[in-house]
Amino acid sequence: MSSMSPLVRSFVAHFGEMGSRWGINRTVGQIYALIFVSPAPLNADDIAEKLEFSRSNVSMGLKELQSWRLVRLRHLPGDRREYFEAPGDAWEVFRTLAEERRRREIEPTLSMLRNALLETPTSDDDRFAQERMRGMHDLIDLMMNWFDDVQRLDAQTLAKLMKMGSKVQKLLELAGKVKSSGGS
Amino acid sequence: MSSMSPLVRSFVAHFGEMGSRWGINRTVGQIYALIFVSPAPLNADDIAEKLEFSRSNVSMGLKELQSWRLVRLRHLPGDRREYFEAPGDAWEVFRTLAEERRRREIEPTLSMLRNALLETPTSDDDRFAQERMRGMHDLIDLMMNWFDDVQRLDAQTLAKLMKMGSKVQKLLELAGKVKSSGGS
DNA sequence: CACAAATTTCAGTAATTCCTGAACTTTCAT
DNA sequence: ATGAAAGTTCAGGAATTACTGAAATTTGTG
Repeated sequence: MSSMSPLVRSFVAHFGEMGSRWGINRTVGQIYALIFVSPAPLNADDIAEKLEFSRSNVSMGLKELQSWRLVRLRHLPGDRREYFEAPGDAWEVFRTLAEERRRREIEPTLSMLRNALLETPTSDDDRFAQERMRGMHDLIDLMMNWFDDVQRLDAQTLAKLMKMGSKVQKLLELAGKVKSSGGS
Repeated sequence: MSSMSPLVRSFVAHFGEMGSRWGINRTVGQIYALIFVSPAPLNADDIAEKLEFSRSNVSMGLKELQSWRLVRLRHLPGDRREYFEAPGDAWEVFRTLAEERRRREIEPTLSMLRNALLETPTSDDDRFAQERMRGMHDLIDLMMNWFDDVQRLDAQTLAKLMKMGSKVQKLLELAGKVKSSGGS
């Protein structure tokens, strides 16, 4: 801990806090933050020392981060310890996180909703409940399909699209016009 | 609990589980789920009875849900108890959730990052760390601006856009051509 | 205003989650 | 093959978070 600069320390601390608001726990958040801002891969002892966690806690945290694919295992030549680094491209990190959350949270929810929608409701209350669930299911489904599509776009197009923001509306109107007047 | 149909019971249970993966706790998740699928507003006693939670736990849960704006207080004529209902439009729920998460998680993170970026780095390691933070800051910032813009679109345009999915790419190319060949 | 119903607060306990050290397993250099 | 270094597992204690019942407060009505 003493070997971290104030800059890194505050970043790490913030991710600790945030981690616990989110499913991930405080120490895992801190471990990730530390790896993320480190210029060179770190091994478990480096991390345990810098963050003053027990070696076993670090081991568990790294397992968790690997399961989220937020951290990557590397071997340095002439050193048999395991080193860890985090992908630095924020877009990639975001995508990974989105994929994992989808797998762990969205898919089970969709599947529960689909099952519920297959049931034949036996009361007005159940009929109502099913309609609410349908609304939720359809929105999630739409958003996931959209997300699949968007993920296929290259970063450049995506960035362009995002920078356009609400101007897409104009573009859509324009497209409508072009189409109806015979453009391909 | 016995007064919930199997359909509702499984929905409520699922939200309990999910709630705990996410920052929200199990009981709060269940309370929300129950209100969400109920055709009529519920009062705290209804909820306590159906979910078999203590009255005080329900009171706290409702406070939390109100702070997230996921649940709305209503008064029924001739009854002085407080009744709660949940907006049924899934889009609206999504937007509310996004706004609250932004306020609670994203903004503090952005502000921490901005502070960090104002510091003058005193070592190569800090310089590196700052670059990583800049990447993260810029992505979050871009996404938030985009989100602001998109929120301004009407639901119809938004739905159109999402259904188009990756076809926007084509549209963008097209727009590029139109522009460069003198279109408005 | 008084009182009863409704709601909230809160201190204490229950439950859960986190973290550690010690024991165990694996890996690899000799 | 052996042993030492690296990594993992896990039982139990520490810390945190959740939940309850009782007491206090607020609200609305006669």
